[in-house]
Amino acid sequence: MPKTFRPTESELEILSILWEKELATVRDVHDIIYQTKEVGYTTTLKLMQIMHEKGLVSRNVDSKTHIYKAELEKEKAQDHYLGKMIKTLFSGSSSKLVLQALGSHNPSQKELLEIKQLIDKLENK
Amino acid sequence: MPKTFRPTESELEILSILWEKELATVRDVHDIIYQTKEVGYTTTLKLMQIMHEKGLVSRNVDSKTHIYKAELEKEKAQDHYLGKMIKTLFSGSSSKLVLQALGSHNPSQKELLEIKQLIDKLENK
DNA sequence: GATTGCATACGAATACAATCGTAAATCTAT
DNA sequence: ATAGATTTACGATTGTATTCGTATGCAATC
Repeated sequence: MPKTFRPTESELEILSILWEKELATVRDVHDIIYQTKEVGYTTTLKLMQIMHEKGLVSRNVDSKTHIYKAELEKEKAQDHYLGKMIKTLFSGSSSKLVLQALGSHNPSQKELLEIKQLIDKLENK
Repeated sequence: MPKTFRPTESELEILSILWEKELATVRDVHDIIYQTKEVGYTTTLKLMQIMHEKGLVSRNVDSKTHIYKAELEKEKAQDHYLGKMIKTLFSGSSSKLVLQALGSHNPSQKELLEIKQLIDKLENK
């Protein structure tokens, strides 16, 4: 894991694409970002170069077109931001966050079942 | 609600204090922030003035010492960031977020019960 | 082997957030 | 009413993220 934990907003966007695709070129990433945001190719390139310096991503340089890969684990980032959110937005209570998330982002029956099962497991220990 | 939805990191910190205290002076807010962060009084002041310009807070100016109040609803901010997080960190699935939150930020038995009750309610409709 | 297209590298400009110093206004206590 | 403390206002600096232009390299195609 990189020492510098601090993906910026744009870096997070790139990371989320890399988490999804596992491996990707700058072009791949840029094309996706470009769908929602008019930004130059070299901007995305530069960002990914900086992320490489920071250790947030690694890259394979064998061919001319570099292939990138996320180095920060998704779970690490999830925990980090979850914790932060719980602290500043939900008065330190994780269940408040859960209640709000369940209330306003309606999950399917199947998902609700999964959650119930986890709760049962947590209760019995 | 303010049009400019975009509290920065520091602004969120201030908002969270205002949500908690309902009403507060710059000094009140600063004293709390100062406990964890060595920052000058005028820095906090300036931030709150900017937030006022943006409409994130309102203030009563009757006495020399102004009294501030959050204008952005806590629930609005919660939903906003929750949605953002679900999108970029949890592949769009709110239940994944819930599972992760429950798993790594251990809630009490009482909280678990509350969550179960909400789930029951959601299932029966 | 010249031209074209697409890639990287990198400096520089721009934009925005955060920090602080200083001055002026107001209040408090002597 | 004066001194001292506390507050606001505000400009200026610093720091950091974002954006882009331009140079350069490489490979395929004509």
